[in-house]
Amino acid sequence: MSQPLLPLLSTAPVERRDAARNRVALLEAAAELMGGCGVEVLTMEAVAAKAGVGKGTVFRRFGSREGLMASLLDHREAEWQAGVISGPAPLGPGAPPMERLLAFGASRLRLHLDQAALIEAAGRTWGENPAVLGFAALHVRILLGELGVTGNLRYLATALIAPLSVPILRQQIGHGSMTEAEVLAGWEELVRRVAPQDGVIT
Amino acid sequence: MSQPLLPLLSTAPVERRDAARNRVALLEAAAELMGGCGVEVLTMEAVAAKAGVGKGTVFRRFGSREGLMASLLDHREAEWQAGVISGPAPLGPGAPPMERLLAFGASRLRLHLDQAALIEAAGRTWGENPAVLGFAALHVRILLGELGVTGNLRYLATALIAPLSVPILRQQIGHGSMTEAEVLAGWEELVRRVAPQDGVIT
DNA sequence: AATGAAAGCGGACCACGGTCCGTTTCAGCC
DNA sequence: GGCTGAAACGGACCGTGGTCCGCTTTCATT
Repeated sequence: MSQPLLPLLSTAPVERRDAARNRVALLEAAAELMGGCGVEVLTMEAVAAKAGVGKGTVFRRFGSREGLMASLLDHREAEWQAGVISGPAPLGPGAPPMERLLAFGASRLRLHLDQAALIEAAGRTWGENPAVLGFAALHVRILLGELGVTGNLRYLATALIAPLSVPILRQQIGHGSMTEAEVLAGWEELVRRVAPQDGVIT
Repeated sequence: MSQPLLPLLSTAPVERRDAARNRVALLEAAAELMGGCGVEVLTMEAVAAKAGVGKGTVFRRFGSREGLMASLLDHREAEWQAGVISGPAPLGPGAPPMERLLAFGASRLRLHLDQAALIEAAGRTWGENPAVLGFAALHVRILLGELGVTGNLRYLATALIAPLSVPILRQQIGHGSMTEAEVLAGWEELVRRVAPQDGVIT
């Protein structure tokens, strides 16, 4: 009974106890190590030592340093996705599409700024994960559809998400000397042009 | 008297001969090493050896591996910027703003795809260089102005450039299975929504 | 030409990401 | 419980990015 009733599609060949124990130990060690400091303290050896395992184990679990960073991001991302799928409006369902879209942008902006260092450290492992960018793109695409926007929604969705990426945000807030509020206002302006509510442009 | 008559603003304290010789030798060595192969062959030690200098010299010149990559990109970027400033239309001056803007997108897209590996290897050193993103943003901003677009042009400009960034392009072309032409068409659609031309051009 | 000082050079050295393989631990089965 | 194969472990090992400091080169001045 410890297994799900429908393991037919289960691609995971059951994780061994020690492996599971070590995974959570490693994640906890990493989180604790990073408390207060930057990501640069997250040395693979340091994490391994803190968790009381060998260095090879860390690589076995997470594949690479980037993989470890991505795993650290997974928790928050999962929470965020849950908020989108079934959380309170306006981020979650129940609000009009445009409100949800704007809430999406604000929420995603916040998330990216909060986790900027980790996201950069995770590199492609995070950025190219379809479960991350793909989810956001799909969500925006659906909202655009609900708004009655016509055209290449797939492209427009990624185009709306692109300016929320960490490098762009740092460029705007760091070098461009914009405030977070100004960036958000700019994004909302962009959204209103892409998805005009008063009559639709072909 | 060997100094310029008005060195007041000169921030470059004159480069020594050997330094200049080594710089070009290193850049040539790097370019030659990369011929045909990927960026991963560009080891700092390999480049140094090929150029016949010590490893320390490479770091002195370029600061880091990312810095070396950025320097390798500089040539192409300078050519491209020259093309925008004074090259033939429609990328250069002379064409209507919308044509120039679309030419900008197509050209930038090409450039980014061509140099994708190098750009990624250069990391922040390239991506956060104001002379790169800043130039493109300023150009787009000016074109938007000429098109009569109102609003926060500074933000809209960066928002139009964001979806042309390498990570987004690879997401679309790699995972999203779009073609380069489809991406370009999508971008043009985005542009037309941000800069609607009331009853003009197709 | 001699000289002095500053800029440049080079390669030994260090830290960290990543690999490898002999050893240990787990879990399913008798 | 004892066996067995497979999965996981651990830490020695390697390559590469990056630093450091004593030595060399350049160049302006005399």
